[in-house]
Amino acid sequence: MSRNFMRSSSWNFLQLARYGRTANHSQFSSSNIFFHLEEDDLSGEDTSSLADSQEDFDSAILFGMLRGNVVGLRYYSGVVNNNEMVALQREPNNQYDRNAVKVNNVNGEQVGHIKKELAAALAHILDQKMAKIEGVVPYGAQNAFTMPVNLSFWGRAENKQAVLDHMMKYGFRLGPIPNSLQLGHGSAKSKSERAGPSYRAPILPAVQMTTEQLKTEFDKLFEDLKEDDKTQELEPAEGKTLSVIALILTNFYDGRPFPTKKIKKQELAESDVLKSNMSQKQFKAAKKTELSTDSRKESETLSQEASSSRPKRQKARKTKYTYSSASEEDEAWLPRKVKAPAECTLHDDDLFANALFGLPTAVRKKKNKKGVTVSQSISKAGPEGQRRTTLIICPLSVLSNWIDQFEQHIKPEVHLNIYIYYGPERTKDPKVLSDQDVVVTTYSVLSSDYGSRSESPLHKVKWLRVVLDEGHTIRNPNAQQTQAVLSLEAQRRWILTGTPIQNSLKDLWSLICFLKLKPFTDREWWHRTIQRPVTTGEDGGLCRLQALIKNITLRRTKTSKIRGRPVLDLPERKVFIQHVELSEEERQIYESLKNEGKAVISRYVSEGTILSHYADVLAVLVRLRQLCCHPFLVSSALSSITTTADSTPGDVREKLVQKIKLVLSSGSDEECAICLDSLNMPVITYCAHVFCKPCICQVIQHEKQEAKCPLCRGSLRLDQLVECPQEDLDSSINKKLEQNWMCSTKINALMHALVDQRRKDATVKSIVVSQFTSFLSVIEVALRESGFMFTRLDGSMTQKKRTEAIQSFQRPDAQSPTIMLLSLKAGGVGLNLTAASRVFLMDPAWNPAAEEQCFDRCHRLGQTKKVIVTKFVVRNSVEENMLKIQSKKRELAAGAFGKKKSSSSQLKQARIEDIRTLVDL
DNA sequence: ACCGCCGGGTGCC
DNA sequence: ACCGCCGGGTGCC
Repeated sequence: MSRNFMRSSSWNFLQLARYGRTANHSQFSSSNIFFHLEEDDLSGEDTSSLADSQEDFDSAILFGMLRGNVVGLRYYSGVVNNNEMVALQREPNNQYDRNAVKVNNVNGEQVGHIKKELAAALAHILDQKMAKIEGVVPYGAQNAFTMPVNLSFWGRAENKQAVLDHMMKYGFRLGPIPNSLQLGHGSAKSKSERAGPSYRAPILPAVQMTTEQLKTEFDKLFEDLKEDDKTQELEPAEGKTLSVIALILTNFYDGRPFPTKKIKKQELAESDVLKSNMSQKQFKAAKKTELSTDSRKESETLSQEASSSRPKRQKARKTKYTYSSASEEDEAWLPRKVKAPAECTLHDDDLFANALFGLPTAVRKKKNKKGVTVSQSISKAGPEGQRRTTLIICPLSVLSNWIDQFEQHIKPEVHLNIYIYYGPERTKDPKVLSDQDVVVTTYSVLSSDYGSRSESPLHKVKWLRVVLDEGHTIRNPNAQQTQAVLSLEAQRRWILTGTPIQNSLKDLWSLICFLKLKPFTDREWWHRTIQRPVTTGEDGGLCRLQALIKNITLRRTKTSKIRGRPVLDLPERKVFIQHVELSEEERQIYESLKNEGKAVISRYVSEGTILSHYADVLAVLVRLRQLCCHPFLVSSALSSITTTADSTPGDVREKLVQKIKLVLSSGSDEECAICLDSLNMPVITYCAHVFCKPCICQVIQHEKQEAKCPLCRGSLRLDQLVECPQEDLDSSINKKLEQNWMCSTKINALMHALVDQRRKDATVKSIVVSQFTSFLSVIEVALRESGFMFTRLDGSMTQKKRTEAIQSFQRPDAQSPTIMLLSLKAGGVGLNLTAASRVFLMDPAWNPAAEEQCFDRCHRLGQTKKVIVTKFVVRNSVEENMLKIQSKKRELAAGAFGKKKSSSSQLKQARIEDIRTLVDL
């Protein structure tokens, strides 16, 4: 194999990485061909003015090498890894030393300076372009103050002597790099007279690839995945449908590397923890900025390392990999491989998937057509003593669905032993579990078992499969629940979820970590190949992501088919938007409130303080939205929007209480800006921002006296946090209702539809959804007046009451209520309300996905009727504007997970734009 | 920086 | 003592 020491044409692609690579045409076995390549940092911008022509590189020879030092590391944030290249840049205008030579990392961020004595010698050479100098940090990349750097001098042969002489004058002798500095045991000397850094020779003959070649390699990796996709028997979801029933992320290969090409970590990333190179001040400033940006998310790690002693600076790690071709063995594990011989046509997992998620017909069909019974495949998963049991973990709310699913649909088809691992009576004997075909449990049971792992049978069984239902519940990598899940021993891992990505790609990464999908479980690899390209909108990034997703998911949408047959034959679902006009009286109140709010908001906008008055803005919006529903909803306690500066502490506190109530009752599904998850024990700060209590307390503890609000940098104090009092938010409503009930445009529209429906077909059941539970209370009155039987489900109800409500609604008998009042938030995943075939969405939600999810409570497996959804929207109101924002969000979601994840400032701007849209500014 | 270097304090054992 | 030695302050260019 000839060596090709092509050098990268770009000066800035300095990072050295070592790759072994597949050469499937080769007569060599897959593992013994390695390519040495210079890796292009995928996000690196070529900002260097030193970019050279190819010609320069071709004629360049190595003059010699020199060990120098990079100093002043503590003053700069640029990080570098061992064996990574650095760039030298003259800094003639440095006020301390006109000979200064800056050292930059692969991203062009300054790492430090060349120590001044050496810089004095180098300055002339660089200025006169007598030689090109490349640096590689051989070790000590983590050092806090100085680090070594191996410099190699390159240039035209005729300049060699002048350079050597010049360096000699300053007391530096160029030479070959000492043996001790070499990595590996390559033939450095033989190569040293040709172009290309020679001191990084890998174990085997190396070919250096250009950055272009590398990129091609990356793309190939993913293209191959795409090809696998063609063998998929499930048609990939066409278009961007929101009607995903189950997105199944699967791991078919036992935690082995992704099989197309085996990718093996060659060097483990060292710990991410490092010493501070920043002053405390800098660090605090940086941390504050981080809080609301993506970088914060990135700093979280699954392993929780360093979470207690938070590193002062996150070091971007570059990790080296080798990968070799998929071996024959791996071929067998290719996902969705269905080209196997007839007698074992179907992958065990296919059968399992169909047994679990397909319709019984699909199972039966397979059985008939292929002559393979599901029971054989599932329960006789292997020889005696081998793993055979599948563990299903789900939220409590869907536990009963699983039981139903097995009892009604699967058991009649196949014989399966099923054990529900739940409740105080659950077995302690792992043998009992491992004798089952399927064990079903909940996240909470698992999590509580995890507390005493050594006792837990769940943690003793070696599972064949672990299936996570509603798998996005593990998206917080630090939650005990997640840890508990990750601690399970499993050969294959499945994740069922309708929403694999809720906040960011990070969510997906959590899932991929569970699947042990190498190499993407490595944070750095994931980040480099997927997250960064996608978030920066880099070409090809999305394609890779999509290729990856396609290849690890089985998508079953309402249109998915297995061999031409629909997986799920759901009845039609239609969504109508019914516009309504406010009555003159309502309109009057609305307009005056709107003008008042507009005035306040436009003042904030012009002052540029809108985001620090977010709660006020929200208050305006919520009140307008409430007015669209019913004037009673607008709490009289909130009559004044503006916060006056000279109010007494008690006043301020009262206002904050009002604000937090607003945020919580607004249904805006506010997220905590710290954990980026939905609010848990919400508290409001004095600057009126709402966070999870644990989150903000942590911030305060960490920052001590200097704690600042992550959103507006207002000062924070523990004793100034206001919690939401647990009093009944509806009490004022109830009073009003008792005193003098009145209708509203929307209630009128709803009641008209309901009465009309009852007249046509009294057996049809409806769900009435609102984000405002108080609105549900008002509707109750109207329902009673017209003699409707109804039940109610909202977040304030205990689990017991919820189950009661659901069960009574699902009952088919005549006494069963025909209407379910549902608060949007309570209508989360798993809730099964298939008794209803009509949905009335009383007010638009911020998040269209939340609406969709709600509709799917009745439009799901078990629904026999056509489902009609009616969304009420008040014309010329904040609601119409919300629809605009919704469609914007939908577009974003359709563009696959919102590329260009945008900076925090962009996000802020977007939020401001949203607000302006909403109030017609 | 668990260094080197600087410069002030100090001075038998 | 125009030294040595000690120990604190300090730290890129």
